[in-house]
Amino acid sequence: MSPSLVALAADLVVLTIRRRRLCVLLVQRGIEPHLGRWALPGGFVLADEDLLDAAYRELAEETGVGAGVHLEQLATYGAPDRDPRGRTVTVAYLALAAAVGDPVAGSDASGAAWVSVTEVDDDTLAFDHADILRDGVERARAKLEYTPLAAAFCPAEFTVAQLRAVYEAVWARELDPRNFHRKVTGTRGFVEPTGRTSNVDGGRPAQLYRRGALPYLNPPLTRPAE
Amino acid sequence: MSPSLVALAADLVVLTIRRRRLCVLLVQRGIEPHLGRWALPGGFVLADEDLLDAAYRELAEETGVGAGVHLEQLATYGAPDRDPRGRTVTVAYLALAAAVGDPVAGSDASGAAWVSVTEVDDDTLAFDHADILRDGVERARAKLEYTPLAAAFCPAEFTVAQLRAVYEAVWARELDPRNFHRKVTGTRGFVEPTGRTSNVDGGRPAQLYRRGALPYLNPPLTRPAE
DNA sequence: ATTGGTTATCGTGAGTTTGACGATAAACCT
DNA sequence: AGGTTTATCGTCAAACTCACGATAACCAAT
Repeated sequence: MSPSLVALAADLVVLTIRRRRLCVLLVQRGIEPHLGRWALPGGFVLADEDLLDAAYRELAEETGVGAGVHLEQLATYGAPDRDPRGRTVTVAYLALAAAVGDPVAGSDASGAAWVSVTEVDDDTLAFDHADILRDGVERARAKLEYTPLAAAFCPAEFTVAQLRAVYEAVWARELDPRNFHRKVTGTRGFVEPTGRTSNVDGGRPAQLYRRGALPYLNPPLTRPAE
Repeated sequence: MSPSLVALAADLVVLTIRRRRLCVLLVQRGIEPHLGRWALPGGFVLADEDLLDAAYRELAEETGVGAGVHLEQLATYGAPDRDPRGRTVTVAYLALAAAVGDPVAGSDASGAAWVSVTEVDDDTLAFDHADILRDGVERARAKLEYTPLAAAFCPAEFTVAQLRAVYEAVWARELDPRNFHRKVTGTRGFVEPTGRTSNVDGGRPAQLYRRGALPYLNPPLTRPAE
């Protein structure tokens, strides 16, 4: 059985919180196919490059962001006809980033923008990127339940309210501030107090925390029903 | 940026329960590289073949099993030097199967065997298959917590005790039969009673159930601590 | 038929966690 | 000083877990 060769790409679902909404980074394609349409950022994996390295490289090229971003493999998409140029398989990565400034246009993209995931028009996305985006958002939603990963959307130090805002944006649900506070501060290793306080939001100053070392929330923080 | 081409393979982590142990299907390689060493079953994706189809095809070739097996994408492994023949990327799939007879040797394999996952010697596996196996087992362990997927290890109809045996094998922990029974039968949609009974195990006959339609266990069935 | 072994299933009570929500604390603005 | 806003602490009932007692329904050997 002789192996058939395929072109290998790495695409990114880069999520962040902007104006209390979960947003994804989209780029406008500057080359064919799908020229001019919106797509997930990404590109081909280099000949001797590891997959994760390729994802980091694309992330840096597209956002200028590097350290502090959570990056994990999402899934691989390889339908034979997903790219009209020929067989192309893409390994999708999920990136969770703290809020940053406006994105920069990369070499293959004529524009880039943060778009609220609820406002993305599936039909306008190139290739099968609507599927990939859906899977990425669902992964993020699920991971907030059983990992302390929400902190990846926050700066190094953050308040409980900021963390709650992340959950509310990602889940698109309101959470009770008191119960949320109890759960977060009561789960050892979820967050660590820094001793400092912050009062950006006008009310009583809040304790600042940094991310703790706990890898999994046990018991999890369950997403409330609709 | 011209895409570099890679050979694309689909490898399988096929898990089942045998003699109350979680076992993985391994094949002895019949061709170079790593001739004679144990490896996960798998092979190259055909030119016009979808990834999931390739995984199903390999599964059928290697086990003769088809319907009723749960198959899901696990992760993709593409370190540049993972295959001495050249750049090869493999999309790993996780299969959960009910107990079956002895495996059949496929075309590329001179032998095949079910091996208890606790007894696999990582160093003897070809390529990076020890990593893939570890990820597959961990995925299975995690999924039993928050999905009703344990039923995939059972025949179409099964008793609560059989289902518990699955959990005990996969988690390598003993569970309290009474609490387990209450949890399983008390979670609507986890299992559906068939009305029939079975008494293979010598004691009081047990109700037979089939898998329910519930996609996620909520609240989950948490894996007890060590 | 009775006894004992085995497995299935039902219950019970203490401790833990959740969900809804009242109350107080500490900043700000007028 | 009084009102607004946000943070944090408490309370209580309901839900769930955990450990374990008790009963039910089969088999096999007396």
